[in-house]
Amino acid sequence: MNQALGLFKIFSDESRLRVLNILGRKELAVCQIMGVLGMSQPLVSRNLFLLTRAGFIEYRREGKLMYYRLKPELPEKQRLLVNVFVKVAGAENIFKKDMASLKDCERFQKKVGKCNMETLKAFIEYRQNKKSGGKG
Amino acid sequence: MNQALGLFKIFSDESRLRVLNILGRKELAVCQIMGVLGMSQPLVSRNLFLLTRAGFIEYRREGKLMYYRLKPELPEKQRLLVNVFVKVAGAENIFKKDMASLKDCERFQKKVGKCNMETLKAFIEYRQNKKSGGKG
DNA sequence: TAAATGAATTTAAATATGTTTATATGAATC
DNA sequence: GATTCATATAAACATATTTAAATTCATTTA
Repeated sequence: MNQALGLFKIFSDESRLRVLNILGRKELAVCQIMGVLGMSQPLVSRNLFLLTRAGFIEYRREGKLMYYRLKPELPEKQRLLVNVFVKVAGAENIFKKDMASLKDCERFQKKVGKCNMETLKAFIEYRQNKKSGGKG
Repeated sequence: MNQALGLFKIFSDESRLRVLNILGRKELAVCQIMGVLGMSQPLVSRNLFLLTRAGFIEYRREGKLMYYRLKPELPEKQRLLVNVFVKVAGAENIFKKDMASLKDCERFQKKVGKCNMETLKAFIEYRQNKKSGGKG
């Protein structure tokens, strides 16, 4: 498979686009991504792997957590594609919603003072309650 | 499915990219596309349909032939994506080869003076002989 | 070093997509 | 108007991709 096709394929899946979208805003640990996007851990891990292999993101370990972020110095082709992604998809609802969830999640974590699986699970529950019962 | 994802999916298939690539150079009839790319008729038609539906190309009928071309006035998002495609994939071998085939096909048709299925079939044979027997 | 935690990987199932084969449509020609 | 030619569409098939579940791996901490 040629490189260009491989790069385009990266963008042809919604889960991956959502991961890329929130990583565009800030560095995040796997468990945070799970929490914000409501995705299973293997799904998040797989998409992170594909995004890494394709040259869009990088990671570092901090204790038990793996933090991922957009590469600050993206290769030319990747940079062009990310720019187009922002322009073409940036305004769409699902991505805006995820951004809002990300902010929610940050606030929640700040309040709790932790970033671990337990906290994230609590956040997911908290969010579900908000949805079904709360007023926003 | 959101629009952006739909547009990216258009670019996630090699057959479609190849069709788009040669249409970027000039207007072509279905049978010409078949000849140049060596694809089956239903496959070409299907990809033309998808590219049309996604807003990248348009068509007109001329007698029995259907001519397709890049929309001269592409919608903004489509335009951005086509630009990126050119920058990201333009230099890759398969697309350059197809461009060369397109020129071959044009020369062949000019010599024969016709653009119909028979001519195109002859071109395909001619090209196969060139491949197996000729010296380039 | 054993237990616990977070993440990666493997596997298998479900789903989606691409491709071919067969058939239908629509225009031109006889 | 029957036939032929170019293209479109439908159905069937093959392949690839996504996804969740289970497992494994690596690191930390007790």
